Amino acid sequence: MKMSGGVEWALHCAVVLTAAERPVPAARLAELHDVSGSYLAKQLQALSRAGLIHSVQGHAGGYALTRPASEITVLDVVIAVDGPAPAFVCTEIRQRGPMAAPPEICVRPCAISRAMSAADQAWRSALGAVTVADLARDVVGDYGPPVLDGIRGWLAPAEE
Amino acid sequence: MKMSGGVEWALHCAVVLTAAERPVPAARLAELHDVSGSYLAKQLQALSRAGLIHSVQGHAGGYALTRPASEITVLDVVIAVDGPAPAFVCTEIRQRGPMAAPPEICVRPCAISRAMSAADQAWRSALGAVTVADLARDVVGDYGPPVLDGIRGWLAPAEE
DNA sequence: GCTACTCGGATAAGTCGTGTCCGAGTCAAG
DNA sequence: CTTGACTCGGACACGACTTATCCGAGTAGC
Repeated sequence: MKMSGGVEWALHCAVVLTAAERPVPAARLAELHDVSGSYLAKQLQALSRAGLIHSVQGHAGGYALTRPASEITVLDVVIAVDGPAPAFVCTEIRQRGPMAAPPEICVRPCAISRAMSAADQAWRSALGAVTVADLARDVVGDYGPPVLDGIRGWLAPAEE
Repeated sequence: MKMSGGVEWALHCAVVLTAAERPVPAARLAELHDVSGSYLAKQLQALSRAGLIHSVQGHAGGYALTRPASEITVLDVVIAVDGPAPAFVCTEIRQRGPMAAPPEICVRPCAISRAMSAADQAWRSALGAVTVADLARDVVGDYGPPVLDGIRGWLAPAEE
């Protein structure tokens, strides 16, 4: 029961991209967070495939959000990076062994699967209720507006 | 983001143990579900360590629930088998890189960590609201009372 | 006292996440 | 228009964890 560590990186990158109006290269994002650039690229590719960010190639290329941050939920990022499959997968072991239940009765998922699915839905609902814009607003509330401005300034120039 | 597959086995075993008044050996539970006995033993050991079931050694030994099924939640089983750690672990990357936040500001978890923790709490709350007794009752409702009686009868004798 | 049966922890194989690399494509400048 | 350099994208090793298995310690009954 462990989530991919890349989710954290992807979420931080999404919040940072909120403050940048120009495309930001993956290498710059990696330097900002002091993480492996090669691996962060993998997560950004996943976000790109999911349509959350779009890539611009060439000299002044990089990544940028495709839609307003208020329309990107945390759940979207988690699904893009970690995959859409639920944590619990029912193996249907009720249909195995000497006391196997006949298939015609198993039209509904078993009680265990139902309980797990309900919990999974609650989890997804909680993540779907928070947008990247909410995260950015909370960051400003925690550290003050200068933080995002500083990041915006750090991203803009071509400094080392 | 994948849960240990042993959780499913452990939950089924917990429901089965609801119907048995005498200790049931791990090998018999494995045969009933047609799964690897050696590996199922591992999950049962985890449940034993967590205090959910107690083991009886010797000739007529096996496993039995320590308390009423109505006092054992699904969350208890999940934690026992899959571990108590939450799915998301914050690496505190906000304190790294050129724009690192000073430690004195980071008294509270970051916004991302808070959102993840809230979702995790919702998930745990949903799992904690369902007990093993509820699962057993749902099973009876799905397949009828004869099912548990059949399992009880299958567990009792020393048949091959 | 002995036998047989049970759990418990320590021990290998497989699978997935982690981390890295180089090539194809593209935009900007000269 | 040519050149150049910078960008992403997918393919390639490494490592950690889950999965699966085994044998020894302990215990109840005969």
